[in-house]
Amino acid sequence: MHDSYISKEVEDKLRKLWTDEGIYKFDSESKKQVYSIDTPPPTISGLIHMGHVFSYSQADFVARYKRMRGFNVFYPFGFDNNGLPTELLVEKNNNITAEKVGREKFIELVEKETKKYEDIYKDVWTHVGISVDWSLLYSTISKEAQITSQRSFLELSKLNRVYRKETPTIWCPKCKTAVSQMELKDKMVKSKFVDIRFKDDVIIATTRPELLPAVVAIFVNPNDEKNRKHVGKLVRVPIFGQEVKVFADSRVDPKKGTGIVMCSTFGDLTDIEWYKAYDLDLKIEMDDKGRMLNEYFKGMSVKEAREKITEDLKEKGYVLGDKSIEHSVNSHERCGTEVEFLVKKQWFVKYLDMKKDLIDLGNKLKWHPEYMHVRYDNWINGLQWDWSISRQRYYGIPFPVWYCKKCDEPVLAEESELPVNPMETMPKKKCAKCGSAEFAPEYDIMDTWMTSSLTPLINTRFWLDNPRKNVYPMSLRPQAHDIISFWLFTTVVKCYLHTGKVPWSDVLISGHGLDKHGKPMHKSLGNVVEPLPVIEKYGADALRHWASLSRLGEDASFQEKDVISGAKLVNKLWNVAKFVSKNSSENIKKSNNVVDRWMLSKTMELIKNVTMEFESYNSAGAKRLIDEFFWSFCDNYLEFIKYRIYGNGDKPDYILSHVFFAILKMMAPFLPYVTDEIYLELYAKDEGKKSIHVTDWPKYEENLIDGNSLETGDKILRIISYIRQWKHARKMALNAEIQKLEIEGDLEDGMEDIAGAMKIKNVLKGIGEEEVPGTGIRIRIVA
RNA sequence: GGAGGCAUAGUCUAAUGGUAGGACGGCGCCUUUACACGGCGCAAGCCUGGGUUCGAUUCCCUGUGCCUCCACCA
Repeated sequence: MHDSYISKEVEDKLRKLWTDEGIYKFDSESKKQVYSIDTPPPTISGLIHMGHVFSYSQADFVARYKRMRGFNVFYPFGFDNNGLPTELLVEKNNNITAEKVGREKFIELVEKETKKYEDIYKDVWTHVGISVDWSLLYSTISKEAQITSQRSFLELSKLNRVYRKETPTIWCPKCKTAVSQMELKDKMVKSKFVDIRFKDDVIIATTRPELLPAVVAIFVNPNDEKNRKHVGKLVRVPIFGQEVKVFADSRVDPKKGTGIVMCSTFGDLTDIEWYKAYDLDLKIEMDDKGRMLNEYFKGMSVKEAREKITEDLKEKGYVLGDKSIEHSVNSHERCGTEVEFLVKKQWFVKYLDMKKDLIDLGNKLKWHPEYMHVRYDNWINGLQWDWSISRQRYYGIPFPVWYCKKCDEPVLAEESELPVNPMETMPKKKCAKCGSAEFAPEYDIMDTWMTSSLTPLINTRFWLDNPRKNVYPMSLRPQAHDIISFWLFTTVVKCYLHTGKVPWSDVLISGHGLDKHGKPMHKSLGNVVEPLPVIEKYGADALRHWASLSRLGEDASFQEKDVISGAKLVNKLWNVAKFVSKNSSENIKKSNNVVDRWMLSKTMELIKNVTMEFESYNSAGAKRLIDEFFWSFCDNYLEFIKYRIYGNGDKPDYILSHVFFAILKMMAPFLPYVTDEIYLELYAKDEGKKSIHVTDWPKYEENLIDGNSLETGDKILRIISYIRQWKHARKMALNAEIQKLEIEGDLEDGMEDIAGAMKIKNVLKGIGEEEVPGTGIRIRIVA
């Protein structure tokens, strides 16, 4: 074996070997039980950082463990290139807009561009040692994903789970599209809170006086002593003159403004809630571009209209005062425009009636950690609207739908036509309702969650040629906690509707990888740590060591010192391997030595405990046990056996090699490179496997546990530690010779081992002077 | 505003109903044939207040601080 371990060389070599030998390949012919993982497809946005390494490593620990437990592991990878971040990236890199080049062409460009990033991403993931089978790669804009999404829509339609309805929608007047809640960001703006007198004692403070023509009701809090007398009365709106009713609703904050709120259709989300809850009139006072419709200020922008109406109100004496405020408003993250609420026809997935089922489904999942389950339940209990799935965006997967030009009846595509772009293809049939053959395409596209919610079905090729058997329901969904309410939730909804089953048996929720101060990594904060330079410097195993330290579900800050510890651990493993390689033999006789039996017993206990931790998805716990054991193995056991190796005692070769092999295997999911390199050097020849990652997990043999040796070993360790302190107090080297050790008390075995480890010429039963704490044994040391 | 998580030496963290283990850093000793990228040792810590208990860092409540998600922002 080489004197020192050079991570870069070994990693380059092993990456190639793993690929060439297909170590991580899913075997579709195998009869072995499948363990399938619904890997999160990272967004193609041009950036990978330690946060990704952190969460993907945690899933990889599980994958590698399961592989060694004999499962046929289905571990795919995907790229999410169907969404705004990718769209923006591709537009920027090519200096184009999706709309100008056309959808088909743009998707081609995305796929080309994605390929570049795929190569970069794949390079990082393979360097990190994520053991996915790259032949299972998918992308969320691919033809397969399009077929799956569109088919899903058709199926939901058969189930009467989709409907189209005119409803208030978050709208960007500049981009002229509906936007999802996720595409909004808060923006602080300066604004004026104007007090407007409707009636003598009905004064309303508003920042949106231009919405007066759209006012349809007035609200006060039911507990508001001062204002509740107005409830049920009719009040006339200044200038526009419509009479509206006053309602009581707890959503009104009596302390804010005057405690009286006007409700217009629509100023904000509360207005929409009230509109729905009280069945209010609908007054559309704004067009797609954010221009006012009312004759009073027709064609003006929101801002112009606001100025004009404020002036007029002042002139006519309706304004009692105003106050400058700064408040946050929702704006479109892409262009910064303040969003409005317009009434538009949108497609919805109906699921509000499924709340109880969805809660039940959540109960069927095994959540790791368990407390993450609450977030899922909370989300469902708080749902107020069905899932709006249409977007008036350009880039994405189209709805497989046309509308009859005569009667507006929707016509759905045939399954055999998928994927279909209704803007380019027309239906081959006539309108079922009126017989017309003239159709207009649906121009909207589907929300990206419509596609990403289908990853288990994309993975299993549910509606595609050559569907994969035994993959679904999948075994594991690993993901971070921030998207429980989106990705996890929507996947449960869709997979349940399509398959009647919950899509996985276990859910593994990881935290975020943060910078060293505990802040999220963001390009704009300049705190992004990229994985490859760290791998270059310390090795991939060292980096994975960092990822293996924190408790499941907890965020972890990136500490370089933890990577350094990892590098030291790797180095230590290598050095022990050298020691083992020099001192191993074919000798497999059972040892009667108490220290050997102690070591073997401890190893069995370790296997049992580590396995238990892995089975409960606590890989950090497993890693801790192994690390602790390994360091003790080095510092104690190896010191105990050297005298026998270098002297004439019973050679402990077999135990040494056997125990180290068990440690190595249990380390393998975490440190795949160094463990495999050592395996190939030391053990592969006997076992005949091509990689440690396809060997069997160490076997727990209860009959090897010897209670007596465990007790004795513990005592011996305490005595050793005591003698070490004794030597230290005399500034002696640890290997300095001691003449004599007298032991008084209950210790039958291990005298020779103490003598050997501590270089004591003569260890004998005798009269002790000092008690070794925790042993009940007294000793006397004679220098 | 709602929900959830976290709070342990200078820093990062672990376990635990009977006063705490590790890592980095600090100090000191040891060039021992796997390893000085090492070994051994020393100093240094349980956020505030209340409750349950013979006893709480651990369980419960409260406050405070940090983080995440959701909602609001008339």
